[in-house]
Amino acid sequence: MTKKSTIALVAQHAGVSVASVSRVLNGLPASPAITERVQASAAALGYAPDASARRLRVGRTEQIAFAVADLGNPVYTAMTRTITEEVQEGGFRLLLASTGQGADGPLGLLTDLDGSFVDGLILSPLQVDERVVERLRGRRHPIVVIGSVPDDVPVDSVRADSMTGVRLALEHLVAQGRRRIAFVNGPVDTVPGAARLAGYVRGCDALGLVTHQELQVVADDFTYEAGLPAARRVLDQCVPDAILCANDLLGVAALNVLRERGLRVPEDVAVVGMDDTDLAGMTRPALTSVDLGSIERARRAAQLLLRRLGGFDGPPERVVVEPTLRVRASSGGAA
Amino acid sequence: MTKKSTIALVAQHAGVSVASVSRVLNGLPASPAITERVQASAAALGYAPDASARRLRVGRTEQIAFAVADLGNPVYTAMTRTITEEVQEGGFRLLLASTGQGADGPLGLLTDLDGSFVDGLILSPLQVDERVVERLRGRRHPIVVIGSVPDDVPVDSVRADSMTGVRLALEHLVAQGRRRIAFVNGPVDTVPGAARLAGYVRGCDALGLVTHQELQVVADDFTYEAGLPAARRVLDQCVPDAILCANDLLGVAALNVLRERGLRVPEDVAVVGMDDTDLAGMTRPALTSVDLGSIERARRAAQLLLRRLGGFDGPPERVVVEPTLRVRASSGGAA
DNA sequence: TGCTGCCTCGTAATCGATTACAAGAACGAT
DNA sequence: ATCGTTCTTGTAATCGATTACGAGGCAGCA
Repeated sequence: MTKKSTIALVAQHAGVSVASVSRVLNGLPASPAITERVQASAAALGYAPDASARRLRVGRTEQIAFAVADLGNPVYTAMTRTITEEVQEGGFRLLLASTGQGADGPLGLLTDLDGSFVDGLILSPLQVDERVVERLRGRRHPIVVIGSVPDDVPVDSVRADSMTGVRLALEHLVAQGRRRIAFVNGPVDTVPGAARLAGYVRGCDALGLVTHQELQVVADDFTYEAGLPAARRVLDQCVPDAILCANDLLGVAALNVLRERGLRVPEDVAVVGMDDTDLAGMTRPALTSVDLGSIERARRAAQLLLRRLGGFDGPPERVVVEPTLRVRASSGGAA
Repeated sequence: MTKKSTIALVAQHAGVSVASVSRVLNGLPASPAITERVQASAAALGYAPDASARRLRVGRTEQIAFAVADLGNPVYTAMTRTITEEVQEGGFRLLLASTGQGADGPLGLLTDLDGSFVDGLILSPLQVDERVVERLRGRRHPIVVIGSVPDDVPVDSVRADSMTGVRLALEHLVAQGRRRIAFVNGPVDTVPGAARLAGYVRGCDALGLVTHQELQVVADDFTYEAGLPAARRVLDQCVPDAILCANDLLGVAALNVLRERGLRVPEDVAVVGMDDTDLAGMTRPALTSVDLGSIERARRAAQLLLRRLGGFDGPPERVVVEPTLRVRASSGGAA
């Protein structure tokens, strides 16, 4: 391993002062003679400025963190990809922080954040409790939350309109003649779980649909594995003509359980997922899914953060991204 | 936003010297009286040590980077998840660097790396050219490569045994009575593409199978979208009784194209994927897949890096992870 | 020639934490 | 009481880069 070279070594090698080296390397005015000597020496020594020293002086790490609960969910993968591109364009590196389930993950992260290892944070928490909110208030760096935050917490946020999203799905299913629409949700003590449940209940009310308890089931997680027993449970309890699932992983699980029970999709039971991930296009029948604008949310979140880091100091933004329905074969509505 | 508090402020608040504050906070010996005062002051001021300053002094960032070509591929997602867990356990944060396709991605990253924004790097390159190798030689930090590197490059590496993996798949298919086995590969100018092609050719030779050009097709990418036209092309060219795919995304594409052509899986054509990602269990029929030990490779890579960071200074390790075949319905071999 | 003004370049302060070193306190042994 | 040992605590150097400030050189102008 080659050993590290510092600005002092370059200065010595070039026979100039450290200040001149720094100036040349940062494009500040310097005479052609010095410029050339410094550049030659820097190249010869393979010099690369020390990120920590630089940051200590100028106050910027040029790093942004993205905190996500479960990378296994393709919707977060897609978001991560978008955010990576967006922040790299802005000249920042992306740090991926895995918070895991529960509210303790973000909490530890927010504490660490005070150590200034990043300039800003994009937080997509599954759960938010009082302690998290408190830390968001006392933050020292710009934070953008993907999801809902109480109105009085002064951070930018970008959220999906799950309520409308669920409504779109229900209306579509009703238009296909479905009336007994079951709902496979994820944990309701999470932000998305709660929002989607509320959307289902209100949407059914508005459309005059029944919402018996037997039509509703809660999976232990927003995962495929948790979706299988959940889908089986709902079919044991009732005979729906459609199943709405709180995300695509649960949707795929429902598709497979229906097949295992000998029920045809969409003839006997229609299925609709949410998030419109890549997965939706891969299943057969392809899964109709509500696009909650995850890519768009990721992009907007990144942009909001970059704007704050650029010095913008206005009041907190509250962005709501509108959902759209992506109809595929699993709901029988496709051409 | 609360403003930053430094060790000096804490010292002033507690009425002690900065050295004492540092000592208390780092658990070095100090009298109970001082310990208590410092802890109280630190808590009162919400003090958190500055990561850059600390790193500048002690020489550690406590960050590790994982460089990956395409996060959209579930195999990398799974690896990322494993590595995240592993390095967090070791007290490091994970930085995700997206290199994109081609050899230029890793190149820029390896240059940046000299800036010491991380203590070490796990690199999973799709392509490796001479320039990359050269940089690996002149590196200033421990690097672990997931994939193959020339023998004389002094870095730890963990690679899959694609050759054997492909062989396992071929043997399994032959045991199922298949003889005309087509191969849908990804780009052959990538490390995995080349390895899998070599495995296919040698495996077919050894098993006495035909390897006409019409049986082989190369997708533009290791993606689902690229897999669809590739699978169509191979079916236009020949009538195989099995299709081996270089990864699960291509495998799922093949499954869907076969269905679109009215061919039954596995009765008419068997399909086998590689990587054994979560996806394989979600399709119907479920996709038989060669587990190239991605999780294991990720874990080993993280452990090797952590060991180097712990001061280990032995000769470069070369770990090869053995593949296993995960038989599911798509190859007709399941119970 | 002498003065002003600009331009270039070097010296040294600075960011915040860690830590080597030394000074002082406390205590025990003689 | 005196000396030495140990323990605690503070002062100051240090990591590497950026940058304020000042010194010196050079050109332009009277």
